[in-house]
Amino acid sequence: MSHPGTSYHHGDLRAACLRAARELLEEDGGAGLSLRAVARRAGVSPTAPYRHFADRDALISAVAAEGYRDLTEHLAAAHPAPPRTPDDLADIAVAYVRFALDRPAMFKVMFAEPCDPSSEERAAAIAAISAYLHALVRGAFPGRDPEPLATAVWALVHGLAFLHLDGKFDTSTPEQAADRVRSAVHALFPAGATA
Amino acid sequence: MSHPGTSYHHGDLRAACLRAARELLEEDGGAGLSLRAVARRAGVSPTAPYRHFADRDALISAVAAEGYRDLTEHLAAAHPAPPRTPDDLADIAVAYVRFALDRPAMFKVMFAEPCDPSSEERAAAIAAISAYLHALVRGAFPGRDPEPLATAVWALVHGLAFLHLDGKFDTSTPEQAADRVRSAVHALFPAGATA
DNA sequence: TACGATTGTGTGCGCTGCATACATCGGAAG
DNA sequence: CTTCCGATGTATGCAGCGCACACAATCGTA
Repeated sequence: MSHPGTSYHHGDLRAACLRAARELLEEDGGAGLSLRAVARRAGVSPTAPYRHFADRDALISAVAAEGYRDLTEHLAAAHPAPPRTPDDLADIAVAYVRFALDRPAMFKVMFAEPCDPSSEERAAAIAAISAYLHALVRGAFPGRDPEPLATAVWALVHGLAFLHLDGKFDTSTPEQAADRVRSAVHALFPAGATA
Repeated sequence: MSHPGTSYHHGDLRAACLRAARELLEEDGGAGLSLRAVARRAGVSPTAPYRHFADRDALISAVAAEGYRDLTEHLAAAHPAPPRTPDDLADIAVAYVRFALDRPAMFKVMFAEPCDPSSEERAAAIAAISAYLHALVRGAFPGRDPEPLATAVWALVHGLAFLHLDGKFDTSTPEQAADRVRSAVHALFPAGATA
């Protein structure tokens, strides 16, 4: 009763918590994503989220899983056609680093926060990224063993993202970061390396 | 003045705090390195460390700086002579990943914890790593521009370390991780790539 | 010997994650 | 249509955290 939005039960508190968490990450960009802040944001008591998330790690893992899916989409959008040349690969690498620099709080939640290792949602989202990368290297390097190459490519772009995020490199302008990423990729993948 | 070890003033509380912090990192391996726990460990009141560290970030940064120096030594020890072949490079990469897996708490403090960006000690220790890597690629790839190569090599090993640490790869045995690292390095640096 | 800077202590505030007990509601069984 | 129970949100409380502040002890120096 009373007003529709004021009922005792929220309706979909789980989704509301995830949305609140995303908003908090975008806003203060801070690493301090607290369960209580999420509850406040969702307009609910401090312990209500525990009905939907076992503990803080579970919430973080669910948020991170959304981030992994976002990242996969972002990479796919950066280069729709299957990449074939080092330039194509560099585009993907730049997109990976851009994601980290544009959404640093989310990226840290995804890769630098304690998380629930038993979260199926999280594992599935990571597997999707891995599959995307394997397909990528399979297309770009048809004749070669995709396993070590996929590992190397992921590590390369991931390391570039983290080192930029940590302030190890100058990131005052996006172009500077993009150029450095392209140079690094081209240093490892000369023009003749692909199919 | 009572017993020598029981005086009011500690003598070298700053060093004692750093030592306590290292011990805590080695023991519970936890990411939860708290200023209060450090103070307890050092046998001192909870707020005493504030006389030597402006805030928690400053303490973390000082601990991280020690970690950077440790890492540099560890890499240098892994391959004393200047590396020349992809195998040599792979040795360094394996050492980098081993450091992360052997001392995960320290590694996370170094690269996944908010820190004081104005810490000179921290900046100097990072510059030392960077210099080591530059010297490394200069020796291994004499004819080529060292800048993008150094960036790429650091990103590669750093990404490998982080992805292993995050459980993205199987690390049940050290050999497995080492083999994967070697494979990845060799995939990017075929035998003829060096001088 | 007196004194001021340095260094450690004690207390307190608001925040956090989380365990526990309680209140409210919605839907299925009778 | 009523009843009741499981699902969902609330209230309260605890220990730990970073940190600000006022106070005490000590050391070096004049």
